[in-house]
Amino acid sequence: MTASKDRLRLWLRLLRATRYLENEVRNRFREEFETTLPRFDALAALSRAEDGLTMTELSRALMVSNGNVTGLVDRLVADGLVRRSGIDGDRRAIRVALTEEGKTSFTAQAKSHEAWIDGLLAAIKPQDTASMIRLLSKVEQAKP
Amino acid sequence: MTASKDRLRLWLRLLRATRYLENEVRNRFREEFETTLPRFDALAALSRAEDGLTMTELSRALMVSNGNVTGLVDRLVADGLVRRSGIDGDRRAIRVALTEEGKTSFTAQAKSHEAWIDGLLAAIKPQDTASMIRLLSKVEQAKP
DNA sequence: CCTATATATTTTATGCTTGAAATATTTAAA
DNA sequence: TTTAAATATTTCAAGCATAAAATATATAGG
Repeated sequence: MTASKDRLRLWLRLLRATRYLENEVRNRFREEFETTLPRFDALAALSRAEDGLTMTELSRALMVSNGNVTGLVDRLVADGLVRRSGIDGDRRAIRVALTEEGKTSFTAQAKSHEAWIDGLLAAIKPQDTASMIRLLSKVEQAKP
Repeated sequence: MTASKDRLRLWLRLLRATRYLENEVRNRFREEFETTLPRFDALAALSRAEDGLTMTELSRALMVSNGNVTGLVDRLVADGLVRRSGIDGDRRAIRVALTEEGKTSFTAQAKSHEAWIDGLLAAIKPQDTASMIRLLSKVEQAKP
């Protein structure tokens, strides 16, 4: 079936485009902020949560394994960007939140990040941007 | 600017959709073939090259670092799926090619892979598939 | 209460990935 | 030819990522 081949082509395109953009963004984060994309993603997720997130919430937001988040948060804590604290009424869970330094760092990084993406996607017309957002949403909506 | 915000939203969507699909595909490769996505990607790239690829060509095809490919190929060689051989006239370069076992493995994996993608993207209509391929191509075309 | 099950997190072993440095070879220039 | 620059690959240290097992706590059922 040609529809099947086309879906495969779409997947390969998606992968290539994402990998290209990821490489670009990673290089810029390293050069301008001496940080990495996973670290930025974690700060971004935490910045959206007023009172922080538990480890499990953070791992779901980032779509990575729980064990992964342990190491990532360890390093962010070591750098003073993030803080771990207990949760009332559940001694299993841990709340992770940005420190003031983390908020400051994230704000600066997010500003540059948005400008980089704007430049990297400059060739995509506003109307096409909207179309792609709509279509990409369908991919995840189809999740079982 | 709202166009800038929209491009950022597009990038986040792209990242989420890709990560979701990658996770799905990785789980299936592990469960059904006891292999990984990077290994499959390497076999796929080599299957497209009649006479194999040099390490540098392979690293470019996969869009990963050269050091990465060394380890990946080491493991594929250890499993008998891939072979390294010299290149006439350039003793720096190495040619990497699929073994017969590698070809057989790849053929079986590629068949399942295409079916998985077909299922995962079933919600995307053929017409939309074509649109997305076209739009995603623009992202890379805009490369400086 | 006690116990089984579920949830939250960390640990462990392994593989993937990078950037930078090191090694080897080729090509170009003086 | 000798030397300098470019190219091809590997090695290294560190971080990212996973799955599975271990630990700890919470919740529900009997």
